[in-house]
Amino acid sequence: MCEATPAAGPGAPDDGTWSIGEVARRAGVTVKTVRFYSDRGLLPEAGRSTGGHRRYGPEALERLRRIRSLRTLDLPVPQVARALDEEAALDEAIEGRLRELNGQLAALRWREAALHLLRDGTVEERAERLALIGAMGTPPTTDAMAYFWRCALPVRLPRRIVTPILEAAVPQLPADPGPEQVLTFARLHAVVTDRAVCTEHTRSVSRQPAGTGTRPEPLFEGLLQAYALAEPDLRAGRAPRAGEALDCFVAAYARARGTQDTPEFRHRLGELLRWATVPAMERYWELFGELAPGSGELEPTYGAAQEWLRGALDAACADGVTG
Amino acid sequence: MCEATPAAGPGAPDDGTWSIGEVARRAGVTVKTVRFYSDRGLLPEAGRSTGGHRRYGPEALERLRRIRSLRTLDLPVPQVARALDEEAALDEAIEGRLRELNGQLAALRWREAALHLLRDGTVEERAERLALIGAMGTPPTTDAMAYFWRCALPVRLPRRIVTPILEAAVPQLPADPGPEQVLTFARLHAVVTDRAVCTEHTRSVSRQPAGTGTRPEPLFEGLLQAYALAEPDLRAGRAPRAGEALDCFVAAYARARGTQDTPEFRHRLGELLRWATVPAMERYWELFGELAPGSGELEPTYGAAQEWLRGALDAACADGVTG
DNA sequence: TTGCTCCTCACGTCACGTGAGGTGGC
DNA sequence: TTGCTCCTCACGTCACGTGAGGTGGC
Repeated sequence: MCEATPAAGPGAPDDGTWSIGEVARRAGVTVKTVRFYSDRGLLPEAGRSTGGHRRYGPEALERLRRIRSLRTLDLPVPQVARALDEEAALDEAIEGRLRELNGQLAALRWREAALHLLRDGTVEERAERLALIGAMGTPPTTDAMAYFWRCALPVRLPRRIVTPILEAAVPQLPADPGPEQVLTFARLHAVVTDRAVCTEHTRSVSRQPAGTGTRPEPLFEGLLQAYALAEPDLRAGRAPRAGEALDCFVAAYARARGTQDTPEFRHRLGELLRWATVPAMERYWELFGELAPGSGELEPTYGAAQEWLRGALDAACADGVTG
Repeated sequence: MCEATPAAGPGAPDDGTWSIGEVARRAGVTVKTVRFYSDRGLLPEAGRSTGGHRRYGPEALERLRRIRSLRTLDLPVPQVARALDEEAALDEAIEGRLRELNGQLAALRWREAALHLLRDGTVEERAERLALIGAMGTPPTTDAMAYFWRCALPVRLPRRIVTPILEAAVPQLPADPGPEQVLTFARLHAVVTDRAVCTEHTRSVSRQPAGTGTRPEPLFEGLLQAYALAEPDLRAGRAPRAGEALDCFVAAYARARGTQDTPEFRHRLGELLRWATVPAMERYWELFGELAPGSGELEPTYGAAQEWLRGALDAACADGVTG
């Protein structure tokens, strides 16, 4: 192989070394690049000629090729330097780069979808969408939604209860969103970062009929149970109606208030819940549903469950049924 | 909206303007960033205070938000500057960014697959794969393959013939390759950039039985026809056999040589083709097949067609069939 | 007076590329 | 001698961030 050992030819005065231009040519890089690696210590010179010209041996060519290979993978130069000599450093660098790439890919996909959204809108839509997207960022996170719910929930609620609530109430971040999903997510983000909505929502969730001074734990525990019990009815698309779910729902509020489930209490509770309704939250759950991976309506949300149970309570009160 | 108009509050001496810190806070950016946009002329100051402090009006906040929105899409600052005032510039910028993104996404996907390939190999495999990937680049192009074929084909062949050959002989670049596809493509790249292979291949294709001095056009035209005629047999998996395709194949060579299709000629042609075989090209077509989007073997390649026809010629000669 | 904000340079980031101005070797 | 390669600074890229050293306004 004329490639592997420097012999005759340009820049090779037969001492087994190459000039910088020669190695550069063989590796397919510029002289400047070789100089750069040499100065950084990645590529040792075999020596200098009398005129101060760098000379490189055949190992240097191999090493230069390895450097370039690692650089095609976009490892930063200092990491390349370490990976050249330590196998373990290469392992680490590869793992690290893979993790980085995941984030970068997600970011580019979000940006692409966002750009499509802008391109395919009218001039007015475009302005509005640009504002929504800008406020959200690309790629976004679900932090704003998590914050929104954490704020709304009472402070002293234990993890055991907070975690499932956040899991169910904070949407999944679409990994490869379409333009419509970007728009939906951006709108959700806007709802959740609206000061007024946040205040109202917090009032509605935390200060709800439970009243002040009560321990919030039993209430939310009971609500989660009631939502779970209502799920089959929701999935089946059945109209709100009395039953175990409603009983559990009312019992949770009653227990939190330190009282009993009576027709009188149900009536008052119905009133309170009507007052506690936050219009923006209807929008929240609607958008949340649109983001869901399936056909959207299949997975019942907490929002839907709460609405269904409120409806069931109203229906039960109207019928005079005490349960 | 306390957001929209500067009134009382920190940094607002009631003249309808905000301090740099105030706009920065409201837009969620650092003071340095605001200063940067101001210095670049993207964000006009409403004026300066006696002490030289910048003051900004409410339009500036809106503009700053627009700048940030456009920057989340990763438009470079000069493009943002233009897009702020001209709707057409925004259009252009969006289109341009989308085109760029496509390339970036492809690059990242190739890199990701390449990294997986490296991670999941043994230490020796890793070294070899790194060299292959590095030589190819991520993302690669099909340029090397196209060059390989262009070199091999006679110079004066018209486009009408070169184009279909390149289309069929140069593989498609996988847009979202898996690790195995990266490896296959890298190997193909290595075959095609090997000097020795390239020389042999060129000799085999161009200097083939046609001899020197003949016009290459009829030969290649005839070969393309023969390949097309052989396609049904190849698809059906039938063994090489005499027929219209073989006749066309032989006729192409005969015409190029200015002679006739005789048993004698067929015999000599068989010999010549045996000699003209390039082992590395078997590898080429094998790898090519692995890259194909379908199940790999469905779309017959030129390589397979040439082999099939050579087989048919041999079989015909052995049988003493003249066609 | 203290603390906070604001000012203007000027330099760093990352992996080289691009000159400038000069020299070595055929 | 010409033409090519090589040398060493030094600066540019991109969108800011980070000090340094000093000042304005409550």
